[in-house]
Amino acid sequence: MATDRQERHAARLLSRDFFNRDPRRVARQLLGKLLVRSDGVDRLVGRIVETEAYLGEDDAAAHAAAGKTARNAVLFGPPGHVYVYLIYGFHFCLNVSCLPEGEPGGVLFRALQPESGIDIMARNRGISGNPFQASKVLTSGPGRLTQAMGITRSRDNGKDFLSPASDLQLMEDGFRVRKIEVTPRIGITKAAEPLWRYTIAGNEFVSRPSGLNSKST
DNA sequence: ATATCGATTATCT
DNA sequence: GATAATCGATATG
Repeated sequence: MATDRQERHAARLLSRDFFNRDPRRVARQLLGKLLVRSDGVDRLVGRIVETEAYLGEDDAAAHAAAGKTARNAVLFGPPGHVYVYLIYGFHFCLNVSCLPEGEPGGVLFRALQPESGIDIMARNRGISGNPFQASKVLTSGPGRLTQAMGITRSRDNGKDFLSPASDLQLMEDGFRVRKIEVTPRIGITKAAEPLWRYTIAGNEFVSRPSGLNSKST
């Protein structure tokens, strides 16, 4: 029996309607779902444990706040598509578009729990040694998870997450989230107050515990 | 354990 | 020309 898998249901693609609604609702509902990268013969799978919602003109922290540009066009497009941007000159951040075409909105993926392909993720992250020992540093953070999954702007921006042919998909396998924690979003200066960050409570792979306690091992 | 800092570039003022 | 939805290394308690 596999040590790192529990058979639940066969994973299946999420629906378009899942993303055709308020990003805050999508961000919450995405917890526990799967991000799947099909990379030739390799299949990299991570379970979503941390997300943030970004709205349109009512959200000063959102890329879409000031209107449509070449960079943020995907956020204004149809729901369920890949929005990738480069931040601080170094790191890519992965988002999914929400709401119907014409209405901007998206969800930022902030952390995953590695499920399959951990050795490949470690290689992509340039980490040597036991990948399971290093697993907390593989995909815990928006820049880390894109590197682990091999996600870049040139490769992935604008793709459909929901196409059966896509090499980047969002799926569900029946996993149930017990408790969700809600906090302010991380790393922003404008609109820092709203509680639009969602995490699976107690999950080890969340990028930052949430406020009060951090813990030692 | 927390704090500070430097790296590097696309995008927008 | 300034800024940004970050990370990792270093310093210090």
